[in-house]
Amino acid sequence: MLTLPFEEPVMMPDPQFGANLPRDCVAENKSRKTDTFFKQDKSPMPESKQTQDEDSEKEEEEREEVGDENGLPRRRGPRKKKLTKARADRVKFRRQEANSRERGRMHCLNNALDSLRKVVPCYSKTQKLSKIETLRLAKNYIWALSEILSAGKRPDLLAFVQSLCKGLSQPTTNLVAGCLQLNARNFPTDHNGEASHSGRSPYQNLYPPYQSPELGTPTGHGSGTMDSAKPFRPYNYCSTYEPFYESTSPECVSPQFEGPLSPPINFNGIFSLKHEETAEYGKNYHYGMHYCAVPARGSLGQSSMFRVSSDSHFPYDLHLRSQPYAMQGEINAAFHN
DNA sequence: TAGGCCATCTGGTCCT
DNA sequence: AGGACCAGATGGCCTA
Repeated sequence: MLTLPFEEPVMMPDPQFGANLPRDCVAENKSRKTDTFFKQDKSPMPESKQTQDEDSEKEEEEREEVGDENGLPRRRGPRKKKLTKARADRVKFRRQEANSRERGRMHCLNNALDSLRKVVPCYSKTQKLSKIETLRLAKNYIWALSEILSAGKRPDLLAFVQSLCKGLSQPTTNLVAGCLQLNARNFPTDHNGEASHSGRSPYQNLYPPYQSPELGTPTGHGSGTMDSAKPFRPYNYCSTYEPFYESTSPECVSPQFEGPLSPPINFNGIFSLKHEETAEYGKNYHYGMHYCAVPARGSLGQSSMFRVSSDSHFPYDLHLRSQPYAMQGEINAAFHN
């Protein structure tokens, strides 16, 4: 990643302002009451000089209130406060504080973005998605999951991956493909970049990098996809899809679970919107989609932390049963709007 | 070297 | 008045 952690003091041009701002800074920013200007340890000027300038400033303001020494009324209109030394220093100080707050605010934003990176289907500690691509992928992910919910059946993997990569740049598409361990070279596409299913199951194809309309049509199969793909955390595949993915890079390690960030989602036709508050949960859960063999529900129970209804053909977790499915339409509508 | 991405600074606007 | 939020400007770093 291009950026260093916020705690890195080297990145802070003026370490006296917010250099120690913690990453979990939302509450901190709220509670971090800035000291008054002249109570700062590192006040920009000696105290005696400060009081002197304060006094002169007050005198100046009083003069403006009452009038000048000749008894003339004070000028009308908005008072133009002279930029005395004290005022200039205060303006400068407040600007520095505003800068510090702005840094903290942006760091909070970046932290939230990092959290988002960890739950979208492409995560690597070594190479992060850019901000814009993270947001796009997250949007696609939500959209794709909503589609699955509304469809109420096991999704088409091809359509899912294509939905994920919708609008993403070619490099990011390649990264997602690398994350999925897809071999795009073997993926037949037609002239529109759509995968050809002729005579084959969609799951027997590998997925072409999606090309957004603005990005145009990809040039050739798998151009720079797997070859250039950086190691990413792989999804967890099970037997059904395993033949279609290449071996996993040893660097593709799922990140440590760092706390309840978002609803865990297991995209194998079985997923939960509810955290399993078990001790194993925090230890074992890895983010990402988990493509698994669908038929063997018993085996799913072994490899997956997610529960599955044994008496239901609805492929999703029981938690969803209480959810009003009508909401999905609203979600989708809102998404479209 | 150009372009992409990023962090930071800065001034403006809005709200409390 | 002061803080939050926003967008533009700027410069640094990295990669193709």
